[in-house]
Amino acid sequence: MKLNKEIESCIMAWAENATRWGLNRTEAQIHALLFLVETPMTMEEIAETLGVARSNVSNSLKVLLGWRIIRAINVRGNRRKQYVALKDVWEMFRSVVYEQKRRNIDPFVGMIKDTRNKLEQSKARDAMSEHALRQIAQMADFLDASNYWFAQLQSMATETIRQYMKLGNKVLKLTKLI
Amino acid sequence: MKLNKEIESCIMAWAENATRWGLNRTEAQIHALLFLVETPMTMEEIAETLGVARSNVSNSLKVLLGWRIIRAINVRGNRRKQYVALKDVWEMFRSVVYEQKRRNIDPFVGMIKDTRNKLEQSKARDAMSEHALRQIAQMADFLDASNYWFAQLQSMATETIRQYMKLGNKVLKLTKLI
DNA sequence: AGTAAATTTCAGTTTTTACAGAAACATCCG
DNA sequence: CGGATGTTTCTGTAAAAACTGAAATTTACT
Repeated sequence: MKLNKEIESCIMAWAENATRWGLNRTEAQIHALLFLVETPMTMEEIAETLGVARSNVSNSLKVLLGWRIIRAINVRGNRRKQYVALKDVWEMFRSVVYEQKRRNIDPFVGMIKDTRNKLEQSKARDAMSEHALRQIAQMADFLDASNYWFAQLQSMATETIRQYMKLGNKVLKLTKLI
Repeated sequence: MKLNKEIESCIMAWAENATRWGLNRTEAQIHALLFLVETPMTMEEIAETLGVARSNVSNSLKVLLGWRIIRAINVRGNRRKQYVALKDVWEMFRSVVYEQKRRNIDPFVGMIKDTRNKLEQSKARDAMSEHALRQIAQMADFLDASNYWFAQLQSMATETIRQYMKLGNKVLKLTKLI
């Protein structure tokens, strides 16, 4: 697919930024491309447009599917799958948060809980263990709060999230009204 | 510093998880150590406790200072600096969010704004550019909302943030009351 | 089932990142 | 001003990640 210059340079700039979000260069480029372009694209079109190997595109698409920010479309009477990005940034946001929680928070919570148990059951009742336990407990509480928040976010409609984000400090006054 | 077995294994497990948060192994280990331990530690103590090179500790401390999740203490009459971690997870959370915004969101916003301008001023009024522009504009709006949210978060007291996170879906009912 | 197209997996190469140890630099004491 | 202690920077090496091109596998149509 022939891209005009502005879009091409946007994709490159986007990709450079997105590497900081845990995607590698190719993954980020593909996502930017699919997000900006209107029509679904096949793997081959993507590879050709970006000038990277098919195998690279294949693996990258799998990663992006894993993040739930692109979708595959099966066209009847055509073996080639087509790919589209989620076009709504708020939906995208929800997907990314969901996956971040699943991959990064959940295992961390597990580890923290285990450690807490081990420390609580340990015979060693020295100052160091006591302090570590307090710290771990604090972290566990924080993670509980975060998990509750994540769950809420998943169930909230886009418009609600938007209002929620605008709310900020006003929450103080509001909670008094409940 | 001699650590007991539970704490040592916790540090290692913690570090393994924290690499997913953008710290490398050593940085994550140092942070876990300082977070769990009560007393401030010198660079040398840290290096020795974790069994890594001083140079490595030096660089890692700089990174952690950059994230504002540890602090250096100058002890009078002693050349050696000591290091402590932020002990309150909510404060830590604020720091990390602040730095994430500064490093990742802000440059991204700049790039998106530039691209938006370029696309709007471009002569090419084809379907592709139109669609890309809509997508970019959408992203720009989203980033505006996020930035507002970040700013709010920085100004909120810990207890307020906690309430805010618990609020979730109830925001719908509440905003009607404003 | 046969087969051509589409996709994935694999092996090897390049690039990037993490780290150790040494050298250079800075600081504070007498 | 030495000189000892403490810290950072630099250089080389090891480890990890990204990527290509080819081979193997899957898919869906005849």
